[in-house]
Amino acid sequence: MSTSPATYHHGNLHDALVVAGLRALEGQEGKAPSLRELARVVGVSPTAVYRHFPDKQALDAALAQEGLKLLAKEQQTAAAKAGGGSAGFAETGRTYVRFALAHPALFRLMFTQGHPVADSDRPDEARALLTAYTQALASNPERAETLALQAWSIAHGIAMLMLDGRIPTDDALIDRLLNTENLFS
Amino acid sequence: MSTSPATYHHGNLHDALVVAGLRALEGQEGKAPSLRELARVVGVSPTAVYRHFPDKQALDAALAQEGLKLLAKEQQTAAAKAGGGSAGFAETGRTYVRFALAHPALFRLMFTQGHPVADSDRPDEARALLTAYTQALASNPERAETLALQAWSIAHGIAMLMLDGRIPTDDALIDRLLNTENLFS
DNA sequence: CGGTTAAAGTGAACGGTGTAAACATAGAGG
DNA sequence: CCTCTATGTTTACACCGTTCACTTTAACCG
Repeated sequence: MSTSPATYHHGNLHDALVVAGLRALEGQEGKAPSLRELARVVGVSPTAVYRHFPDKQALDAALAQEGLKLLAKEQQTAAAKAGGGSAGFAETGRTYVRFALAHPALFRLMFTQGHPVADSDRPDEARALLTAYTQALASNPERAETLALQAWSIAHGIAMLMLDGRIPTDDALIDRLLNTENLFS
Repeated sequence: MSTSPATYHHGNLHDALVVAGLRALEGQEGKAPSLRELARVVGVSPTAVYRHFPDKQALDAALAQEGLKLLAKEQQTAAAKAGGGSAGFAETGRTYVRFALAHPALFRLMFTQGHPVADSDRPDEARALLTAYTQALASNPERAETLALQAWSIAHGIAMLMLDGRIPTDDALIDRLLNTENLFS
């Protein structure tokens, strides 16, 4: 986010709303912020929002996109710190789940909201990172795609089940579940 | 569900609401039915609902529980038809994902709503089936638990990503992703 | 059989939501 | 300086979940 406070009150409401939205999503668990609440926080009337977003859903989409950027960044630094390669790839998955647990409401929003992603426009950075790693690690392109989707599914499943309280949010458990070498004993 | 229409209008509103709720969840995509809408369908005032459920959330919980029962039943018959064993276990996973795609709103509700499951009261039938299969297939109990959670995570991840439009809802893709033998080429 | 009582349903109301329509205001450009 | 357009505001509507006070109904029991 540019976070340019420049002229603020009269100025860039758009960014102010996104910032307020991200802040609110970090707040009390689970509850997604309402359009009116965000307008209140920013100090503006509810309908003013519609000058910058056609929908509540559009605002949510902006927040989700911001979340994806944030996730990709965390994954990249974590993978780099692990030295790349298969160790880096593994770190990517751990970071994915940890991100979900650290920002539950934002993570939910990133996937709950309408499915405009994976469309003609370029894929988000997180997904690009995923395909890059799998293509480097797999023997052939088709295996790479399968591996990518499988890895994504496992991480996403763990994240969701933990967020929904179906699985204890144990940090060691994350590692144990992500370690898929010889899945069958 | 007992579905006893017995005295109906004056009679068991409780079950009538659950039935209406399940029907509504099968209706137009994604949208969860509102309490008022369900009351309208059943032909009763909105506040009458509160004689049978303390909360909207309690109604949702009842619907979710019904959904879990339904899923468990489908999994059991599918596994039995496959002859049990590891083939039956695999069928369990496929059925899980297919169920999610066939009843998206219900499936979402089953997990979105508060996390009262996995508590002191006996686990739901679907989960019992999962642990039964994994304990029979794994070499030792700890491996069994890990296997159970991993299998669950993969299936759940696939289901969620497909529901959210992140992954094409291809039937062949489900099988490809669930086939985790030699995950790493 | 009849009367009491508790369960079950009603209506109005409150605060919340997203959104539309008509109106106001400021600030930039000619 | 005046105008026009971008950006706000006010009011209003239809929905939502929930509360409260009230009425009806049916069941139980003397």
